[in-house]
Amino acid sequence: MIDPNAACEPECPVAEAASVLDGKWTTLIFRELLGGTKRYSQLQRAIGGISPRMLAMRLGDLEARGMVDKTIYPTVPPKTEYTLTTLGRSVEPVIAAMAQFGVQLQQRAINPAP
Amino acid sequence: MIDPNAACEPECPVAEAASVLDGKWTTLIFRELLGGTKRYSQLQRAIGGISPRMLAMRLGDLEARGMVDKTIYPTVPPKTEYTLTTLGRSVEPVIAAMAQFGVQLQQRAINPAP
DNA sequence: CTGAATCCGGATCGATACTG
DNA sequence: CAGTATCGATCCGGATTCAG
Repeated sequence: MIDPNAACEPECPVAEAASVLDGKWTTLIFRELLGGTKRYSQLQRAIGGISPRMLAMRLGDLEARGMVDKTIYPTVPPKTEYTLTTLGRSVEPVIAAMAQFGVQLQQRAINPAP
Repeated sequence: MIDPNAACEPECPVAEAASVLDGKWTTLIFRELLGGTKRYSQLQRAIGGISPRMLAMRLGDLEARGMVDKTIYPTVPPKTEYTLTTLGRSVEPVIAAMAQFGVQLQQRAINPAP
């Protein structure tokens, strides 16, 4: 995890952002949630290979940071929905930029440097 | 607005990008290098609290991934310069988006949710 | 279905000391 | 100046199990 107070005056927004995006699965969770409200099991299926533990942990983090709203329906069987808050949706440019950058990486991988 | 799902076939570029940006100090190193060529000690000073070990490790990674060019001047005292490659400079939109997002985080921290 | 609890291995990180 | 070597701490994350 990045210390947001690392030598950047007054406090580096890049480090701040990185601390929110940090964690192995966080960006992928954002990627899914940017597509709209999702249920727990939907997220688990959409993100290949994440364990229930990590999914719950990341979602808990994001909720605590005010990035995600959690709605519980006390039905049987239980149902929980996760939605990005306004603040959470403001990561969209970041994910979009990452997607574009990722595409460049893949193109370069196919057609190596001159 | 992006369509995250459409962007994720066959291999997710977002995950690809995340793997490059991964690591505690990576984004901060990019942040510095986007400002132009830097020497080892300049980076160490600009990024508060990074140990020589971690700095060397991350720079090695980035060089191996083709994001950074390393130039050694066999002078006395020794001098080494690190510069982003063309591919490396293509992360700029990502860092820029992160900076903007970080600013929103800070504003929200000062002026809490409605 | 939606998680919380437990255990555990390996990756990651920091501090320090040392070299060319 | 620009790193490498070594050690130890921690923390992340995976597998599994179980509960509401």
